[in-house]
Amino acid sequence: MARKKQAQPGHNSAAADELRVYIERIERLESDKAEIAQDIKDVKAEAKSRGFDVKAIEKIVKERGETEKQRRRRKETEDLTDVYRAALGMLDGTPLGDSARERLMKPEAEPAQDDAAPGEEPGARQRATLTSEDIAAAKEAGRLACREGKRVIDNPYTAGDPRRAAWDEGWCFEAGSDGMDIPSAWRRSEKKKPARPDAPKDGEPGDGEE
Amino acid sequence: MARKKQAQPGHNSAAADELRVYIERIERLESDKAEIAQDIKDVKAEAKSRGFDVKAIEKIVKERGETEKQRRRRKETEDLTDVYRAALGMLDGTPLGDSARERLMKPEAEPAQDDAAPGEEPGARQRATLTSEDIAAAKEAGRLACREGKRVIDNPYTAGDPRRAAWDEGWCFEAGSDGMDIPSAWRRSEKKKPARPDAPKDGEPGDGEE
Amino acid sequence: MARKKQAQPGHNSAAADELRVYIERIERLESDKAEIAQDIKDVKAEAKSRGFDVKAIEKIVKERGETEKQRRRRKETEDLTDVYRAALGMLDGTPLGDSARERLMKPEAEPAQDDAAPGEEPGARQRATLTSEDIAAAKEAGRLACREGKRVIDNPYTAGDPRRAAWDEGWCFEAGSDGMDIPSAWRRSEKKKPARPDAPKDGEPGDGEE
Amino acid sequence: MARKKQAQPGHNSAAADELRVYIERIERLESDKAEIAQDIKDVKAEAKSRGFDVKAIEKIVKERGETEKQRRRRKETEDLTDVYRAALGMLDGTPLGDSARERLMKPEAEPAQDDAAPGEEPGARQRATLTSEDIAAAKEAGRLACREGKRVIDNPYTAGDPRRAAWDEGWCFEAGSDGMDIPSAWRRSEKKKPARPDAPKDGEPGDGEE
DNA sequence: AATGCTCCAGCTGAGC
DNA sequence: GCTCAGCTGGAGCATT
Repeated sequence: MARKKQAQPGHNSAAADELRVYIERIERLESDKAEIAQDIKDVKAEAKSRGFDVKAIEKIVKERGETEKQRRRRKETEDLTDVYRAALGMLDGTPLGDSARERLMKPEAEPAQDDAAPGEEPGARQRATLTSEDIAAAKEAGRLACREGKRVIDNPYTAGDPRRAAWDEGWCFEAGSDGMDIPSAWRRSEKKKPARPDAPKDGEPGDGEE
Repeated sequence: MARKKQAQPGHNSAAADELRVYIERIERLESDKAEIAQDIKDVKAEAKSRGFDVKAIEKIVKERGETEKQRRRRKETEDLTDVYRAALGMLDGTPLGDSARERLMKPEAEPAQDDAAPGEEPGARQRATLTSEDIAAAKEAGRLACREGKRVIDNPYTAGDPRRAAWDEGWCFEAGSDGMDIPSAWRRSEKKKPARPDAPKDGEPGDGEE
Repeated sequence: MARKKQAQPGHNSAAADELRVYIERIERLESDKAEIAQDIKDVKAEAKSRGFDVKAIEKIVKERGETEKQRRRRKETEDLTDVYRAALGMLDGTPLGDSARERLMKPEAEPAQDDAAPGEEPGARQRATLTSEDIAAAKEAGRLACREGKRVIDNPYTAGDPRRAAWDEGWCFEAGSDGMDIPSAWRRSEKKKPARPDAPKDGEPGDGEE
Repeated sequence: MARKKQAQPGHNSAAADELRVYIERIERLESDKAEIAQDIKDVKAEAKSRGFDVKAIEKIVKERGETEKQRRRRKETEDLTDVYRAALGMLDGTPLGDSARERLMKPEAEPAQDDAAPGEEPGARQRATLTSEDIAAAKEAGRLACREGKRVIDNPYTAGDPRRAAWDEGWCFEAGSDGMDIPSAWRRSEKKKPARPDAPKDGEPGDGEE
């Protein structure tokens, strides 16, 4: 850190000194940053040694640091992923997330519903005796329910029941049907785009965090 | 592409030519790769213009390309994230995912349960009239249920009901209690825990593709 | 690959099928891309096993793929890095690159030069007997030469001579002198900025919020 | 920082609180880190506004932070890049760096040299009158010099002379010759590999799986 | 349209 | 030997 300035009498290398100062400031800051990064690593290691999942913690931290806008967008993408997954038949054992249900519920939530069970009461007690036929029946029931105007949250099976995912799958499959255009619940947002799929540029201008 | 080889008679720069060949092979391959990357971009743009969410599609593609091991780990992290979120009171409107429920159910699923409602029937019809007191009551009910040995899937509220998240939150909060150590359901895996001898290490030993 | 389309008679899930098609196209392309990436890795491994330095090859490939503009900018940054290095006294044994010399020569290349050696002929033969005093003398000579209007390419020492770097260092140090503004050869480009260094905020770089 | 602990009398959610503490510690540290990153950005912006090249400054900072080992490796890669560039005829106007010269000098520095000029004295005065024939002659002279055992630092042309690069190019081209194995100066290091780089599979690099 | 920023995957060096 | 954290390079995105 010894200043070399004035080392040569009768001469001042102003530009070189200025450069040196900038570089040293940056180095100092970088050093601080590296120190903090090390601290973060240490905390994570400690949490891990206590039995926590560091990856999950990182996810939580990231979520909590999100702005409201970012959060909404993330949720939307997650929901749509669920919907797409259902439509592709990838919901093996992992039913629709609840927020995807809510999302699917919004657009055209006008129909009526009365009963819920597709033939038997939705009790989850006979878990062990479910056959693949039961699963298929649940899927078909879901499609039927969708066609009848039922909402996705009317899934009669409780969380943990394998038929729950199947019903969801049938419902979503049916929802993306009919040869018409992409259903609005499959799109990213109900942004005033009635029928123009060309996407002029993007309706999401002010993204900036903070 | 004109070969300079033999340009200087009576002299062969073997090493230089070899180097050149390597470089040209790499350049050719890089060029192909860039072309394909462009194609991928085009397909994504087309999908976007059709109304699909590209981010969600990317997520699906990534999931489908996962090996079984990777998939299990991802699921586990997602579940634990849900659990942590619940424990921190971040479940505002987004109840536990179903697979997190399943996970929480496993370890000590021996207790009995009979009724489910904490005081009123769990019908979801009075959605609009729910007060913050109802929410708080649901949370307290969840904590009580946990203390009584109920399982998390015994949440009496259906998907879409705001009290569902509150009940989950109370349950998870209670589950991480008691001054004892980190609950096993909060940890990353039942590695070498006496009770579960299965899961040899992973069913997908040959992980590398090809 | 079995199409599920029409699996359910009287029903066509158009949106789901369209989604599936997009996803499969992307997967196919991603697969091709991964294959090519593997080929590239293989070629590099082969080159390495033949004795070539893969990092250097990658650099060459990258350079060859540059557009003219990118290339010019890269050169400029490299030259300026050399100049800054010299000004900071980091040129231990690695004299200025030739293109940095050319760059430094351009702006005000009007002065005259006659002799070259600062006191002894620049022969490089007595390499082993050079003392640190010789080095310091060379550095001082460089500064003197700069002050006299000599150009940096008038460095009298040949490549490989340790005094060459010292002379450069003295010259560059002197060039960034005199309390005046940053020398033009230190700036990124003579882009129409005749004399306005602006930056009215502070002339003392060390005063930041530290 | 307000602890929620004991908010529910008769109950302490130890695990949840511990998790919360870890997360808050991480968040605090991340916040500090972000602040410093912002400071760094500010300093760079200030330097830029003063006329310095930020890219070059970053390079300098990075170099100064390198360990000796990293520095040596970087230098080696840079030198080899120069050598490869020369061998491929990419040295248009940018002669070999001095450290590449030094490197090339080391391995077999036994030959003798007497004169230096390939036919005319190496004075750089007639810069403007140099023709492409002069350049070609310089390149040929370089190759000849290499064949005669001259070292690369014996390049008779001074920095700034276009023939300097041509001479280098000829020398390096010749150095990588003779149908024998890769020259040692082209390899990454004289690591105990006398002459067998293995790779018995092929001496012809272009035959790979293409 | 060009540039800078940010995020992410892919690769490399340690470590059990 | 395999895994895993760190890192560098590249791609996408937002901005001017």
